[in-house]
Amino acid sequence: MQEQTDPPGEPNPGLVSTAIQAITQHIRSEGLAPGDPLPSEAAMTRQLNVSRTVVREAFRSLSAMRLIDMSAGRRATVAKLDTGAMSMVIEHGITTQQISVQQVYDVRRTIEMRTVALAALRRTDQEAAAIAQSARQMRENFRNPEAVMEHDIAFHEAIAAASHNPVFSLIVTAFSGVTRRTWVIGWRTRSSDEAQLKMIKGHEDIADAILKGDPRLAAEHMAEHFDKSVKALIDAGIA
Amino acid sequence: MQEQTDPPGEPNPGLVSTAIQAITQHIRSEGLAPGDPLPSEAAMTRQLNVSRTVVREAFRSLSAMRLIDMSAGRRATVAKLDTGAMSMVIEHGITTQQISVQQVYDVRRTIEMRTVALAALRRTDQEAAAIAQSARQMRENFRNPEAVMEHDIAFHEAIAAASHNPVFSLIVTAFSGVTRRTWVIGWRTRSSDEAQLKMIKGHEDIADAILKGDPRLAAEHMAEHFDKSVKALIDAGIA
DNA sequence: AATAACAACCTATCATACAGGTTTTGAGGG
DNA sequence: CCCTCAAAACCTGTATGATAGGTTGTTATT
Repeated sequence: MQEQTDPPGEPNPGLVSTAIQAITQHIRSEGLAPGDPLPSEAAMTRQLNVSRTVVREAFRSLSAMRLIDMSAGRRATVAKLDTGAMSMVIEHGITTQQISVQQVYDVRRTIEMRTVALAALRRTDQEAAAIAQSARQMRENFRNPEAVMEHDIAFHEAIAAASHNPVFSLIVTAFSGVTRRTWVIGWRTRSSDEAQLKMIKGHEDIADAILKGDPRLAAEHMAEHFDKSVKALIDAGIA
Repeated sequence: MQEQTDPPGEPNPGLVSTAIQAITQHIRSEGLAPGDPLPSEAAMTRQLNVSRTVVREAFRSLSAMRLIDMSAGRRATVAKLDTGAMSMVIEHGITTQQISVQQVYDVRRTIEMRTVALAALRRTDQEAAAIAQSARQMRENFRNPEAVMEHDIAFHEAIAAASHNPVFSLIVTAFSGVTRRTWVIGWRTRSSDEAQLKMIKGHEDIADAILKGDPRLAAEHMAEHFDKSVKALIDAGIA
């Protein structure tokens, strides 16, 4: 097998890349939606005239990016929008010191100034309640930093969701991993109960502004929140 | 081989996922920088006590996300920050209709309002020149839409680069693919030469503001540019 | 008609083989 | 002693075949 060469346009992008393109192309041309099944590996093998090894590596790559879902016995399916790949890129940038935590916070500030304003304008009552509840749970679990952090993250993701723009959600969620790695540092610099409660109060102010539907006020509180967070990180010596 | 089971904590996330984690973990723990070599597939095979197939699929997955570089004969190396994976996620969202072009433009507007302001503050003279040159080339190739588009994209990426925050660059570049698919539509709605030249003038205004180091003016021109672009897309019926 | 065993299909993983690249090494010549 | 260059060692890319185990639809039994 494998005598019939592809049209000799490009020299060698590798068979796997070709297969990946073929699969994404298939999704596009068939107009597949999340949940729809893809061809089996065997079918793809025949169609592309390559070994199953190549097809498998292609599927696996798409699965790693969370563009498709795979599981044993079942055919692969088109995946719902997921932040998996983006998170890994950001994490990679951080661990290889190509980007700094502060740079990530700069971007977060830019984006969340917007999501919070949009949330104030577009939130449903249910979304406003979810946001407020995350803030409340931060206060309730006040003695458990781990829990405060998770509710903090959920708070920001809930705001992004209330912006009703999934691209914002995608980006904000992609940054959550970085937050998980640095959050405690910021928390520790707020050494007194008072300072910590003030930070939680900041979240409640944001939630209130969203509930009131006041985008300007919400953005103001968010800006303040980020300025303090960044300051905390800098004080702690995070580059 | 393969009798010695992993500590039976998790049931079965799949050997490949485990391998992927092992590799990223290796990068982290060894403090590898871009260009540094990773262990060979054979070495990884021994270390993880799995077949080469599994290790290969893990490497290939990371390569698809552009976290590592692979090429025949050479060992894989840690990759420089690249937008590959992010682009694919966005594209996937668009083709599966989970996000709309307009939503992407909303995010772009938010981000580029910021990058342009930062560029005005932080740009080097060389960066200002590169931005101005892209604008100039848009005008010079005015009769060739394809060329105008590429210079337009380069213009925005140059501004992101001049913000001196690679995360912004990453995101802006990730959106370029979407731009390539919709740009022409916007261009066509500017039916007269006059309207098209006005759009190019908008870019020159932005470049000037950056050169002058005026972040407020730069952001204003950028906002105007995006408002017109979005309007053009909506006029053309892009949801 | 409900259900349980089964067949067909599919993915997960392993082992092996061979065809090219790339790097290392070492022998021979200057 | 150093340079050169070709063989050797190592590495990735792809193909093939085999087995285990999960999923699903079908059929035979009750």
